[in-house]
Order: sequence, then C-alpha cells, then structure tokens
Amino acid sequence: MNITSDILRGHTETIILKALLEKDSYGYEINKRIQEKTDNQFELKEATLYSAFRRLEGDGYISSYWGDETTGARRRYYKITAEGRIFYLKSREDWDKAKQLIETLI
Amino acid sequence: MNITSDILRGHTETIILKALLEKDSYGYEINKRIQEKTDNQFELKEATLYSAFRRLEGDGYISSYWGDETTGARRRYYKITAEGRIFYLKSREDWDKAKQLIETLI
DNA sequence: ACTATATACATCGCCTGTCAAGGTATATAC
DNA sequence: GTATATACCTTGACAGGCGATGTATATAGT
Repeated sequence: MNITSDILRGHTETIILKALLEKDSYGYEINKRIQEKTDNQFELKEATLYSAFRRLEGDGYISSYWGDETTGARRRYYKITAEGRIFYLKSREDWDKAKQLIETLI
Repeated sequence: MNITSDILRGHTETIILKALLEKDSYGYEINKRIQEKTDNQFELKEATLYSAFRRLEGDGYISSYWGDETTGARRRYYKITAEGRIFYLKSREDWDKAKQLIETLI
C-alpha cells in the first residue's frame, strides 16, 4: 500500500474530469499538468490513465476526437460531457463527505 | 464507485489501528464504534473488517487473544503492536500528504 | 415452544481499479 | 545512428472490498 495506489484509488476519474473542465485535452498533456501541479509528487500511470479514459467514455462522461496535428505524434483529445460535469460535481461532494468521515476515524 | 469502496479503500487498516490505539477491542465493537462516530454514515463490511484483521496480524501490526466471556458469543480481541503504532503514524502522514495532493487536483 | 433479533466470528469467490511490462509511431538533438 | 521526448495502446496479474453464506450464543416477545 503506497500513496500512489490505494489512497488515491477512486480519484483518478475525478482528477481527469477536473482537468477536462478547464479545457479539452489529451492523455499525455493531462498527465504532465498533474505532475506540474503536484511538483512531481504524483503522476497517473499510463495504463491507469488510459483505462480510466475508456471507462469515462463508456459511461458517457467524456467524448473523444482526434487532433489535427500535421506533425508529431497524433493526439486523441477528450471533452467532458454534460453528464460528466454532473458526475464531477457529485464526485466532489462525495470527496468532501468522505474526507470528513476519514478525518473522524483516523 | 461509492463512499464505502474505492474512496475508503486503503483507509480500512488505518481506521482499525486508530480504534485499537484507544484500547484493545474486537471486530463487532470496533465496527459499532465506527458507526456511532459517523452517525451511521459509514460501516466496515464484515468481510472487509475480518480480512483486514488477517492482514494486519500477518504484518505484525496487531496481535490477538480470545476474551474470557463466560456468557454470550466469544470475542477475539486485538491489540496494536509497537510496529502497528509506527505504521499508524506513517499512514496518518501519508493521508495528510495524499489529502493535499487530492485537493490540488480535484 | 417458536421466532425474531442482537451479538460475534469466519470464509469463499467475484468484481474492479491499478500498474508493470510490453508494443507502436513521429520528431528532434547530439 | 541513437538517444530522448512526445503520444497512444493492450494484456495479464494483483490486491482490497464485499455480497453471500455459514456457525454459535443469548434475549425478548408471542
């Protein structure tokens, strides 16, 4: 059990949705921004990131489209949907509640 | 994904150790106290609780002994070990750090 | 006597998110 | 020509949570 697995587990989707609230983005960029924001204390592992994208898209919380780069590697951009915004807000509330519970118990 | 699974995942052991810091106790009582402390907003599922006991004892963070009840169901009491106290403090620190990271990202 | 409920412990097997390992392709810098 | 950065993706194993199920003792109500 380490800081990047069990304790963070369950927040991956919320973290991604939060990033997409700011602007459409793609996997690599989202992860880079997460690392910058946390002074390299945290990163999403690629397999975790991409499996979360699949889940979120399957649930209708994000949609995707290919970027129109004419150079460099192709990018798959993601956009948060209306349902995704609702789910994000719900997840934020869950977090606030869970945080209080945990603080009470540990 | 709800408050009793992914977000709480990884806190089960810390919650149990915290309860045992106060006094030796047994599964049923620990769970009851958790429910009371959280106004019935949270409980550990029995399977989760007992599998955590196995893990914690296997890791040397708790030890167990049978109570001397002469009536009613038998109770297996648990006691936190010196290693358990250290692990608890480490887990608390991990939580404080993880909490900051999550707040930054969601 | 029977039934329900509370107390108390325990195991089995499934589910799901994480992630190590591996793979593909393009572009730049030395 | 080879290392590094950018960018995406899949497979399979692992581990914790938990529904379902089982056991046993004691009490309260009918």
